[in-house]
Amino acid sequence: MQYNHKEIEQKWRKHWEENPINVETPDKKPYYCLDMFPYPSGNGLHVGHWRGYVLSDVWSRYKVLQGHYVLHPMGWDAFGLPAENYAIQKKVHPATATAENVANFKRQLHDISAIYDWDKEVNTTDPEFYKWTQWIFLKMFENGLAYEKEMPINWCPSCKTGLANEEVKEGCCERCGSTVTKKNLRQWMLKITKYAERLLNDLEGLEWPEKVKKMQADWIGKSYGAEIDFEIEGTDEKIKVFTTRPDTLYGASFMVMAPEHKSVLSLVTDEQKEVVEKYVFDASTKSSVDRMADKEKTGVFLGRYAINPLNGAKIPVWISDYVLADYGTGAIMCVPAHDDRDFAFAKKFDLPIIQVISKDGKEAELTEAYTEPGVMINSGDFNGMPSEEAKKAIPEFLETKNIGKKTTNYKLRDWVFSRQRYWGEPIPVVHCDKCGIVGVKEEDLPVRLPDVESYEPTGTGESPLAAIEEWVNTSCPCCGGPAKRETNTMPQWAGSSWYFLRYPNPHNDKELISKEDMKKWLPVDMYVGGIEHAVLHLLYARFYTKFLYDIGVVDFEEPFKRLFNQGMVTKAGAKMSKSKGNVVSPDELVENYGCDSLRMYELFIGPPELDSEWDDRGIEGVYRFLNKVWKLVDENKEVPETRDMERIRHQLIRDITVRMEGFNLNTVVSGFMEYTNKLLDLQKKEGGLANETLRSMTILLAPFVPHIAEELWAKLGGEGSVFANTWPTYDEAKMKEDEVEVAVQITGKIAARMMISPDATQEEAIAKAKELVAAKLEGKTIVKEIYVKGRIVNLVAK
RNA sequence: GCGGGCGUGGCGGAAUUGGCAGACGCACUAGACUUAGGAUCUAGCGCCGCGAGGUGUAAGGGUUCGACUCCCUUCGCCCGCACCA
Repeated sequence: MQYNHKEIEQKWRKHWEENPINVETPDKKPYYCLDMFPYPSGNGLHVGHWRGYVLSDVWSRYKVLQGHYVLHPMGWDAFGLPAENYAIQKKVHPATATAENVANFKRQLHDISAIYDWDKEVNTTDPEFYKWTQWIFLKMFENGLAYEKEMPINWCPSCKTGLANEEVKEGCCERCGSTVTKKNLRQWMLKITKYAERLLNDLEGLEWPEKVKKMQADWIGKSYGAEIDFEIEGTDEKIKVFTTRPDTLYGASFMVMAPEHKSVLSLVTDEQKEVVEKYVFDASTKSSVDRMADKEKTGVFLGRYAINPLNGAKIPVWISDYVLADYGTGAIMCVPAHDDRDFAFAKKFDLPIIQVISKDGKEAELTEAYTEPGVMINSGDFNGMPSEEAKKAIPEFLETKNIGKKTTNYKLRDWVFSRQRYWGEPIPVVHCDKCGIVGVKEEDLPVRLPDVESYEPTGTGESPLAAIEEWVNTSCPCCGGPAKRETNTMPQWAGSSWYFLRYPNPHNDKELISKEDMKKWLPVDMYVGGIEHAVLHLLYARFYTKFLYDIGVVDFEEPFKRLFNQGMVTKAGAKMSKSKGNVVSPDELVENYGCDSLRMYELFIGPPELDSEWDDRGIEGVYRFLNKVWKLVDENKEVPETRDMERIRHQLIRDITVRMEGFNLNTVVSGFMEYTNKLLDLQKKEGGLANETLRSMTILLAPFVPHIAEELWAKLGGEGSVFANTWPTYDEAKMKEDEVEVAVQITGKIAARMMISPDATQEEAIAKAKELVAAKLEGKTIVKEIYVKGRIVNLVAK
């Protein structure tokens, strides 16, 4: 009889609805397996989305079989630009469009047959959810972590909103790809930099892909160095510079300040005033892309000289846009002999190059900057010292003179947190003329997003909310006088920075999460999602968690113990997208081959962490395999378990378990295929298979292909659900072969093969091998004999 | 430019971590069953060669009894960062 996937899948889906397989009992340990929740776009799911969801569901079901009570929830990251843009275009409320998309996504997710607990669904646009998103903001505000600032920020002219640094990729908007410009705006910022050190240090203990940890570490970008004060000749001012190379201080032959440095206009001399002001103005209008694109260094002399605090040397002060205003002190000492950029600048403007570090202690003509460590030269008392030592010695000396100190710097910047768009959480503060910025009272949360006539972004840096007077005008929570609401909204990352804390008790209206649920479920045991959030969502979520730890809401500092990044599914070498027209829909595949086949094929397609090319024809092979398994059980005549069956059973359990633990899910599937072929042969040979053998395999298959596994389990006379079992265990002793094939090599070349006992001694194996290849050894002397147990004999002969 | 990863048949990919390269699957070829086959079954399938055999994991070198695996050089592809002093 053929395997009827439609009938079986329908039957068991219905059965599970009435008899859930993941139920709580006092003896079960909780396990939290989480998917990165999707943005419910109007395009629906494709086979690429399936991959991650199948992966996490297989893992969840595996944990159920290992005796866990599993939390495997799903929800919606539903604020964001696409819904808003759609709303503008179609003149429907974003909430309406979002609700439709959610319904559609939910229907499509249903086809995966994952063990989602829909009672725990969350939606970031639900006021009962974003009440807590706002609550966290208020707490940050109270703790001085949320602050307002007017500054030039990244501005996407197409999305018409400000962006965080993390949202700018290669000078372009992460979402739409437009070139990002700068705009001076009043912004809400989150002081993520306060957590830089902890965010960096705590990476160490995480079971995350090294790549992601490294990306975060690089993003945080800690560097060690020194701050050094330079007096400016003829003024009372001192300019502080930051350097990671204090060992090169004697080689500083000029100084460069960022055009935006606050002292530029006060220091500039009258003669240079005009040209400097022009340069500063030009720099302010340059986009970050233009700034990067300019390979050639530019700059102008300020007319002033700084004094090298170590040797009193007079060095010219310049300004140039290759120095960044918001890193370090916004000014640098330049050592062209030992820095590529300074070298290029010195060459361009014909500034002196003084070598102070040398490989061999001798001075030489430099054609490029020497950036390696070496021996100090031209450096007064420090001459002859290894430069790595001087890196410590010079700052220590400066500290004793009170003209400098050791310090560290981070590339991480504070998080630009406000967006000038409609479809996001309102920032819960009001502006009062008397009291200043005042947080909304906790009991008045949530601050609901009002209905507006027009969702169009204004483009002026004001949110569309600013136009709704009756919403904007309110009273001050502090003095009761007239006040205006903040009209900026939060970025899309706000909700996703903490949503995983809400799943255990989404309807709790007393607190963000109860202590009991928090202790029971969190932190997340396994988090599955794409790598695109390596420095966005994953960094923000870690920051939020640390903050919530500091204010006592949670008792752990890291939200996700283990992270798995699934690879993309590509078609024609490209990521699936509607615009490229290479989207493969799961609907037809489910119809023709069934959910089980598609689930298994999603895993079989390649190593889960790598990108894989989709080939529609491949699913056929998995479908054939399931038919084989079906026949194996359906047509079986039960016989007592033989030694061969027992051995295969234990080998199968071992191989599947080991590969499972290693997350090598593609080889789990090929393993099933391999053993099924072996069992079919054995079945033919023995006239049938033992129930025990088939039952074990059925349990192992269950996380992957749950429907057919249930049906087979029933066929095999199993009681209840296949998921009521525990994951089978294996016994090394029982999988031992009586004989193994060993290759016999003569000096590394295969000469023969022999069957021997796996317990044979080296002497026995070599003796037998020699006998076997005696003819080929004639006239040669054996100089070395190697036996690798159960694998190979190598006779090295001359 | 800096940092990280990768390179194995026509294709997706295996290889117990230094021990028989190409498991498993797709595609393909031949055959069987069939009115029929886009079903199923059997066999074959890296390359050269009728064959014995030779050769082969991007290219070249090295270590080793033995290298897809370790080391060095080169080439190619992918990802991240973007003047962070």
